[in-house]
Amino acid sequence: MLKIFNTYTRQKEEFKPIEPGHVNMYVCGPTVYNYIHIGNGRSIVAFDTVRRYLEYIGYDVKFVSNFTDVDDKMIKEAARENITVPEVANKFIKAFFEDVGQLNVQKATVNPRATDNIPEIINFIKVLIDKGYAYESQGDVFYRARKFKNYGQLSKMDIDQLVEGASEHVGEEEFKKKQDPIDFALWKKAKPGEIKWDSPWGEGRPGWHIECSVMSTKYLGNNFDIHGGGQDLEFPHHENEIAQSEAETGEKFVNYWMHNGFVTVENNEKMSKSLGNFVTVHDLVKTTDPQVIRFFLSSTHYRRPLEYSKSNLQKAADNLEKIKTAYSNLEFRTKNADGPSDSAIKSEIDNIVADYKTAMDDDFNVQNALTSIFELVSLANNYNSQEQVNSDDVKLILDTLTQLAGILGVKFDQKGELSDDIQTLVDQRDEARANKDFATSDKLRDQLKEMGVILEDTPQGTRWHLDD
RNA sequence: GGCGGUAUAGCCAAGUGGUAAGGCAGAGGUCUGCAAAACCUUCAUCACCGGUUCAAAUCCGGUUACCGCCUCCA
Repeated sequence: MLKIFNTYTRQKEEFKPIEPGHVNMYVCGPTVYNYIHIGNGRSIVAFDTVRRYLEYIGYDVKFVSNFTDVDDKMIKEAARENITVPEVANKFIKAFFEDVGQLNVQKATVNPRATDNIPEIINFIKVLIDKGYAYESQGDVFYRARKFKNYGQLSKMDIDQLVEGASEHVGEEEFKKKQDPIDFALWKKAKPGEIKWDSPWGEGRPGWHIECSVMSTKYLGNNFDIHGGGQDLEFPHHENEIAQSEAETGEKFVNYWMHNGFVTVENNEKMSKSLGNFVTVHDLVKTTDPQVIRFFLSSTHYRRPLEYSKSNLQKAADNLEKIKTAYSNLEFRTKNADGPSDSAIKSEIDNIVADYKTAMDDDFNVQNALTSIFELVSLANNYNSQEQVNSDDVKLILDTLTQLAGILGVKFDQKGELSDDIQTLVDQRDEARANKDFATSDKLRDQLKEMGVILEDTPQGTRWHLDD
């Protein structure tokens, strides 16, 4: 039984989908004015793992994640580069797909863009105005937060405390336009020269929060199962989404709210664009195996903070290496696996898989799931040390490992064939070794190592793998 | 100031009442022509103080430290 920690109730709750066998989920995507950094990557990876696990246990998942492709930062970036806002968006959306592809993230069912949904957004705002939840003020439209009785429920914020806070930060001009400091913008009047769309309130563009309400309900219905995002979106973004959506539809918006923790740098400081202490995925993949980055981002429970550091990245690399080595070492036996089948293997694997599921069912406890994976690694290594192995057993172990680790985004690459030239060197070394000409064989091994091919001698023959 | 989170070995980290999972690193050993890989053994009393209990890392009260949100940010 899957349990999910619901931010709204601050409790782990049994997961019950609205429609049996189906899950509709929405995850807030990036504002595409820059490359994503590994903090963004973490959120994307965390929810990719959630999705993969849901699919693994049999759900058909509809996964929607948006691109915010118009806002102040987009406009600023366009001006800085002297290109248009859509050009900025296209550039970084392209980069986004490249980056998350490297991280082995599955494509969303739909990736809607705010600017492709302007008519829907305008209609949505109209309804809010009609219902008295929003008002126009000098070309802007604001949401009347205090009118929504549950405002603050998700983040457990007290509305009157917010007033104090808000009054200190909201700019003088905006403050004057608002009826209440906690009100937030649904539509922003265009300043001269800015990107704009026609609307009943004049030329302008949508506010940030409204797009997610519009696009999530458009693709997933008024009430859907899971909504995810970083903890920094809890307030005000998700709070505002609830207020907008529930006021518009009159229905409960989201059943389970999930929020991932931050990636931190030294001193547990949050990695963020505004602090400037970030590392982009785009840059990191130049020096670090993308699979290591994925594994690093996957291997801590999604709600916990994750410290980005060289040594933690290296640890992820070591752990991943151990899993992959076990896989490829056992795969090496496939060629000669005509021993008798061992019935104990199946039941041991069943136990490991059951433990793995228990772990993941507990709010996606990947640490315990990893423990199960390492048990499977141990099983693989121990089995591998037997003189004879059975092809069905080997296949079962490899397939199970592929499946369980795959949920965390681990891929086991197919090993190709060595080129003829290199294979000849390997054969020559084998011959030298057979003749106990160790001087020659070691020389050849060193030579191959320089070429990036590592040899290992086993009772079943010479095993090779490529140096990273 | 308000709200929320975290504190377990050198590091990452599981564990919500019965006497500390797992991984990395370290130490010792087995195997190996050597090496690699693997395997075996070994390595903590859980931030601090007080309380409840036969029994607490786990419950209650207090203290300290760090972090986040309240303003754009996954």
